[in-house]
Amino acid sequence: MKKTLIPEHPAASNQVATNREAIYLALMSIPAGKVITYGQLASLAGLPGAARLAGSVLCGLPEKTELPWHRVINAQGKISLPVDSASYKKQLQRLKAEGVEIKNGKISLRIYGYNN
DNA sequence: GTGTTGACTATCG
DNA sequence: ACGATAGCCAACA
Repeated sequence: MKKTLIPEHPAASNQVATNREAIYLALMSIPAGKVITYGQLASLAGLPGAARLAGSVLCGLPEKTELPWHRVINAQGKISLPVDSASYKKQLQRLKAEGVEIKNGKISLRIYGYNN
């Protein structure tokens, strides 16, 4: 039973239309200067194991979104985007601006990782 | 309802 | 440390 729920109908029920919305909420809870992996983000959204879902959601975000999508990186501590893409550079610079140190394109999850 | 796809992750060589 | 493989979940056609 798939039957995609109506995307525009959040006020009528406390339940999110799709899990994609849960990702948005989880993303908003990430403080500046910290980073989170896709897996943790999904878990935080109540979708353990759906790391790919988190990625798909961020991929669909508009460029002018307010969400701090740049704080999301992969488990390897790296930006999961093609290095030559504009989004990659943008994410890299935003992270630096928030005080996140990036060594050789890698971020220390041990230090900047968001746990909660 | 079935099959394909993806800003992923853990394991193995 | 790095590349290849298999496993996973949800959205979309």
